[in-house]
Amino acid sequence: MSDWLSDDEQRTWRSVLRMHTHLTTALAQALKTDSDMSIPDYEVLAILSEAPQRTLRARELRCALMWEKSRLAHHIRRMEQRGYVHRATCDDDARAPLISLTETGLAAIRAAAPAHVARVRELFFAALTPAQAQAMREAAEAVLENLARHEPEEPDTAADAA
Amino acid sequence: MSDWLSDDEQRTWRSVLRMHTHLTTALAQALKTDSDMSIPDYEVLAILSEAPQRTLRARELRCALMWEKSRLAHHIRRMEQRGYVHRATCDDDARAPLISLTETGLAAIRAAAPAHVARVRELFFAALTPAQAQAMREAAEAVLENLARHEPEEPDTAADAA
DNA sequence: CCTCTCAGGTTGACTTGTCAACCAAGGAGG
DNA sequence: CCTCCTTGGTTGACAAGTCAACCTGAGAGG
Repeated sequence: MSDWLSDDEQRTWRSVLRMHTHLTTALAQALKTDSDMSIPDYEVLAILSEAPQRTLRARELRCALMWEKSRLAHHIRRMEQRGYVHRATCDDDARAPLISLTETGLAAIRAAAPAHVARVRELFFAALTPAQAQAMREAAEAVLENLARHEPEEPDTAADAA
Repeated sequence: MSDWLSDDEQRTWRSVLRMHTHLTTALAQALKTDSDMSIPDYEVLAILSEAPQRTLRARELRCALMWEKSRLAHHIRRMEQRGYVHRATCDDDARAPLISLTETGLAAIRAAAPAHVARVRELFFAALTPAQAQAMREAAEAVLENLARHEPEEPDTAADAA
């Protein structure tokens, strides 16, 4: 456990970060020019479009996206202004607004999806053999499990190692 | 080539995205609380600290970071205000400013590095077997090569597939 | 009932990144 | 030399995300 990463680790770590940066940059630009929306826009629309009645409570949407509550509030406000979603108060619980997809929003996601999916395939999956994709998934899931073990707990044990 | 990702692809894709989001969030928070700096701050300091004379031309720094020029200009201005870096005009070419690390900046990166590196190990590498880390690297590099083939070229061939 | 607490959302101020317009110095061609 | 073009940086306006403070309705305990 030295103070720095080994050359091997360094190279791995930097490749992983760069892969993500380049991929999302390319996808974001394509989505912007093709469909005039951002990746977060797309994610919101995709999730809502799969929900029953194409409607979710703010809290459910937040959990699905794993966003902060303020981020969702800001984003939904902007998307409402653009006509993609609609906000309504819920009968059961007056605190929890119901977010639903408008016809405009549904049309937008349907128009955007094919090209976006094609690009994910082209830029990401096409670069990998099935075995590599499999390995990538297993590794990513392992990291996520590891993070889940660390995040909810006290970060003291982590600080010790540093 | 359907209009949507298969379940397998979907799961892989989402895991990869989530891995990155969670990792960087955790690292950013730790870096913020431990050393009061952001990940971009850290990257700038790390690169400058390894340069000869701990100094680089703006252009070289930009290429190393792969940032936009305006992003670098803004970021350097902020870091200069905080005393981490210093800007000087170069004798050879009056356009290209030289960015150098100050003593404060050097002290900051030296103080921050051990804990940051330990966290990368703990949150990322500790979750993976050596074989998985290796697979991750190869896959990431394959995706980067694939992106390099697509980015510089005309995106028309890509649009056809969509 | 009445109050107290708290979960769930909203808002505003601030930070960071992007885009487009601009500026300034170097170098090529007449 | 003088003009023009190109490269490299800066600036300002804007979009997006985070944090902290705040508001509001639901439910528990007296």
